Amino acid sequence: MTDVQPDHAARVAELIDRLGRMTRELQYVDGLNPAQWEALRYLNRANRYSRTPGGVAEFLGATKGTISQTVSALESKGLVRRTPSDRDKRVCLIDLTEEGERMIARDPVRCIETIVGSMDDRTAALMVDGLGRLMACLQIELGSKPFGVCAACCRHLTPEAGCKPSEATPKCGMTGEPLKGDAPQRI
Amino acid sequence: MTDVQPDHAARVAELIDRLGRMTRELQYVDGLNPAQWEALRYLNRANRYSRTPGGVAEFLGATKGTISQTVSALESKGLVRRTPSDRDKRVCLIDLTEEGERMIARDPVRCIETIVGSMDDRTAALMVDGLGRLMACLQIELGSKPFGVCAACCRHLTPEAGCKPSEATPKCGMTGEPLKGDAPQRI
DNA sequence: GCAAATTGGTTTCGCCTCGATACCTTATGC
DNA sequence: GCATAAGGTATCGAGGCGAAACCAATTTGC
Repeated sequence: MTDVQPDHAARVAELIDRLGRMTRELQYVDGLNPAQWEALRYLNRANRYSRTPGGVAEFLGATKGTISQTVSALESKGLVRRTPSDRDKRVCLIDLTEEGERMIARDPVRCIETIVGSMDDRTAALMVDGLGRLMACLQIELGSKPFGVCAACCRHLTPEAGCKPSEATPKCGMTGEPLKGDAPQRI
Repeated sequence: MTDVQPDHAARVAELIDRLGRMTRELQYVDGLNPAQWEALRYLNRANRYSRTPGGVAEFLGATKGTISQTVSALESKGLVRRTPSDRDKRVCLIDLTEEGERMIARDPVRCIETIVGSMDDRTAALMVDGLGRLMACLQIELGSKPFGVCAACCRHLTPEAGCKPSEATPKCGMTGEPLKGDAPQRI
């Protein structure tokens, strides 16, 4: 145990765990499941060149086959529309329909936003900071499972958090923000 | 939109969402799935009177049938042992085996603990606070789906966060800490 | 005391999600 | 032009999970 703050650390871990479960639970609503909500959210925010099945698959860390099903489900619900690209006839662009826009406006995780919005500014800011660092480290941790560890990522984070350098990996920014502009933890 | 801090709120919501997914991903390890890890964690920490299938089901918000399967899976892996209670022959006590103890020592969400442990104290404390309030509100939100809203819970939280009072519900502390002593949001 | 109702657990069934694989179509390299 | 790669889709199978039926034991009401 190298915990500096065992109480806080343990409680944060537990809270993250349970928040994840509750957030997941929260998304079984309006006939969609969490994966479908996540895809819809991504499609709503990604730019035109990333709104493809492959883009969704990369962002969500799922296989193309799985995403194809998810997109089909969204399409059959009328929330999304596939249009073949004219630049590359293999790819298809995915757009939200008007109904999809209406649906995303009722995104259940938006209630997290409102709750956080009711907190004071400093707490929210520190939470963004803490959670962001946590996620960056977790990203490294997850990325290190299948292949090596990205040493470059570790530098501007907390190198002591079980992050042992090894050869470079091409996937370190895999789950990073897609074209958001503000992705400081991108390499 | 009643957001006071739209930027922070939106980022926290996104971070929670993605952290949940990553935490989930993190738990597909050592031949267990997230539900099994969660049950194992609960069984490791619950007191003797809560270490029953029903206790797990209540805590995890799953049905008894599902939990029975999960416990069977854990038992078949040798991580857990069912012993019939002598006080009430209907219930069975669930204990971790030595192998289960070894397994829980390698809990993948422990890496969250170490990451948080490497942060400074104040950030960690504020995260505990913010996440705790977030979860309490979410609990209410989730609880309000199937049955009414517990007005009592709302009082010492943020009542403006979409929490409309109604008749009392007996499940408000349903997902609360099981016999931990420090459960301020318990009613 | 004893039936009726309740409670704790298990089993069975079916739906759904998801990854793996095979396959088709289109781009690209040489 | 043909081989190879890349984007998507269809199909299959495993596994998780809830619903419902079921069993055993306990409690309640009379």
